Amino acid sequence: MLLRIDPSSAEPLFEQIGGQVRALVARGELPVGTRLPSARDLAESLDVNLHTVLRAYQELRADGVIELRRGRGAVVASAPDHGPLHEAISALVATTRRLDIPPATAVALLKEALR
Amino acid sequence: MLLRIDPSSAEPLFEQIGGQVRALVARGELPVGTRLPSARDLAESLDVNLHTVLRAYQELRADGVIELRRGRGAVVASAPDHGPLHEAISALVATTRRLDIPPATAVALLKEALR
DNA sequence: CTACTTGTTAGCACGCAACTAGAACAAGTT
DNA sequence: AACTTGTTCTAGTTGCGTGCTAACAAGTAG
Repeated sequence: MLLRIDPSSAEPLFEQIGGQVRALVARGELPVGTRLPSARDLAESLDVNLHTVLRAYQELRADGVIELRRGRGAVVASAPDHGPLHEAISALVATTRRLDIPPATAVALLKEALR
Repeated sequence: MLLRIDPSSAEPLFEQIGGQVRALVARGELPVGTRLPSARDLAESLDVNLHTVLRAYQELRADGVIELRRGRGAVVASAPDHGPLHEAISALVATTRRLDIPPATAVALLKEALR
């Protein structure tokens, strides 16, 4: 699985991992039923601690993105209809760029609107 | 100014402050030229340290949201055309709710799309 | 039944970022 | 001249993120 982690980023590692998996699933690149790497494998390949990956996985499970079972590993549980989702995201990004809005502002607006 | 801070949140205080100001400005609730509370006043009213507010202000200035001058304080420098922005945000939020997508997933998608 | 895989839980340690506190300074306003 | 307000500096505390080790539980594979 292609995950790129930036150890020097201000964003926590477990959040980077979780965020990228969320994006992959929402984009349809990881269909329902797909098996994710085991926490130990992913931890090793990312050169990160087991707990860090596990924390990301737990968060993903809490939101129903994946299912976790001992012996079996992590499996994609549900994927949204990414068609309209991708459109809405693209439209927002386009507006953000056209109006030259700082990314942090766009994210802040979305966070508040979702609250 | 109506800012509500949650000291127990995982999101840093300076980020909460900055994010809320960004949202207020982008929504047009703080027109260009509006004077923000002085860092000391805001710090006191939020029961937070001066430096914490200052850090939020610095970040806002770095993105051109506000201007800072000694003696005068913080002034809203630029506000985007919030019409189309609000529409794009609303559309995304509507899609998110309709498809029952976790807020964290929507935010993760936006972050990646803006990168 | 046995061996292996994998998530679950627990305890401990370390470093860094966030936050706080106090103080002095610089530039602008009144 | 007095006051306001951002800027800078130093220093301390705290909590979170991360790492390390280890044992355990539940499922899978042979």
